[in-house]
Amino acid sequence: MSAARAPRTSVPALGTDAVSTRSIPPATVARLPVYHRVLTQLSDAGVALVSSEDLASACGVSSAKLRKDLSHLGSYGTRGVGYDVRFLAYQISRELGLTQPWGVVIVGAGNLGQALVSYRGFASRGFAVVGLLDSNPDVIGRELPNAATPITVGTMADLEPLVRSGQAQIGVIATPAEAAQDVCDRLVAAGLRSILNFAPAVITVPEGVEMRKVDLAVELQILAFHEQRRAEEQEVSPKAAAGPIPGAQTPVAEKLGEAINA
Amino acid sequence: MSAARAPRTSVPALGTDAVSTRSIPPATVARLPVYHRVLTQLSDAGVALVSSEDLASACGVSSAKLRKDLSHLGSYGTRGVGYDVRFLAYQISRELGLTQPWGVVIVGAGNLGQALVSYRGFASRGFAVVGLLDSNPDVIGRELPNAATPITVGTMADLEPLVRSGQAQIGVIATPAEAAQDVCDRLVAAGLRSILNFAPAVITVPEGVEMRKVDLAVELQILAFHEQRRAEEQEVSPKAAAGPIPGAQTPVAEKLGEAINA
DNA sequence: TAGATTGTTAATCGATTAACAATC
DNA sequence: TAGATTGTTAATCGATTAACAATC
Repeated sequence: MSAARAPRTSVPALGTDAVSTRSIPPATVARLPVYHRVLTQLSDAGVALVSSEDLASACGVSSAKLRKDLSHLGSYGTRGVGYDVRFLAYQISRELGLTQPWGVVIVGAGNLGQALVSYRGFASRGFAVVGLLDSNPDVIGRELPNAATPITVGTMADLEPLVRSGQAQIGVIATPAEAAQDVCDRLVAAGLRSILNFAPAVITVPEGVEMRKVDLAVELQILAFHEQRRAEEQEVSPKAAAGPIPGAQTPVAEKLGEAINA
Repeated sequence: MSAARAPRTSVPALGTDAVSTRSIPPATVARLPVYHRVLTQLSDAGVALVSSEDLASACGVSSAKLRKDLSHLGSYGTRGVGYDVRFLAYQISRELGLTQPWGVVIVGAGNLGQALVSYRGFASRGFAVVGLLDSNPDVIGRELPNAATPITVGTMADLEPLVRSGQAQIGVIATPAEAAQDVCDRLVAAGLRSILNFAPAVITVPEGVEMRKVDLAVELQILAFHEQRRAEEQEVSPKAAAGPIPGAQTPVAEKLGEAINA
């Protein structure tokens, strides 16, 4: 194993070896969390060493892509041997900034906001929900039982203290689309620079603010597109009876919500 | 306007013009739902005509990208004039398969599954939750009040009938990671070919199945990465006092306070 | 030494961007 | 006709892939 050293091409590489200066491609950054999760699972399962081939297949990517991705972090494997599972997991967690805890403020205590608070994946990866805010008097002050840590719905006035005190670094927008831009502006004004937006709205942020977006409606519409394509291909050439629904079309079975309205 | 024609390089391009044969780049498909949503809003606001420049800025993309994207659908604009808002919205909805309703089965009636059922963005875009299934006896049979359409939690045995009867075309996995692969296998076995996975797990699907993934933990970790980078840069050169809290800060103005729930 | 596997290189592919000819 | 704006082209950029030299 051995820690990283880096002969690279000439250039002695001044100073910081541990902190890293290189910029990592966005596509690679987006995959690191998956590598990290799988490595953690392997470690928990008692696996000490893994090859790029095995790790890649467990992560659902090609080994070439995995090695290329890891090469951006440094040289943490051993040729002819593979990767030390725990060592590599640590290096990735260090790169991702998971070695320190991060505080998350969620704005919007509706169904989604409440579900997020009780999401166990937060705490297990070093994220803590330090605030759940809303502007609706009906929910402000309500206690949420399901949460990992009991939490009370606060008001937007609680936002700034949370940021100023250093408790919150990441903001999550879980409001209806209409309120999203306004909420985002407040998050930024309060000092947050990393935002995750669940609202189905186009939101603009100032330079320097990193915004990620999760849009359920968009995901479903992409699936609808593929589903329609499948149907079309079926029409054109029903040759390869990829029989999705051999018999298909039966009266109904109204047990659960029939609907399909709009 | 006029429908698409395509001189391309030689090849006369046989048959189907209206249904479309061309394959649309994935990156474009992923943006079409946003274009569609914004066009719908413009239409509702009474806007009848829009230029690629204006539409693009409302969608948060460059006009070049927008025009390139739209060019994959056909030639639906008018040079020197712009795009007819409703006509373009219709063409996109047709391309995405939004002109017909789609049935969604959600597996996992935990916090997330319940939040999804009550998500209003479903119905408003032609998606109907036709089933909410779980294997936990404690929740099976429970009625969910928040839903657009009242719905009762069913069992996994309800899956196949929903698919066979043609009520469900899209499956959503909202279970813990441990159950995800098994649930996915069942969705596929039941005949579904379009799946949205919220479970933080690497899942493999057979050829021909389209799977989209939404991973909250991954999104947060990507943000953590950027947050850490910011902190590092701050250390190295605190020159440009990127003062996290410039001017901003107004009391509040809870005008659109109300809702923010769901 | 022989076998295994990494880290890197070079080729390919797809997406983005800028510019402009076509055309309303 | 003059001005505006699309649809397309060509250049650039970034990501993926395959192959292999380095090396354990």
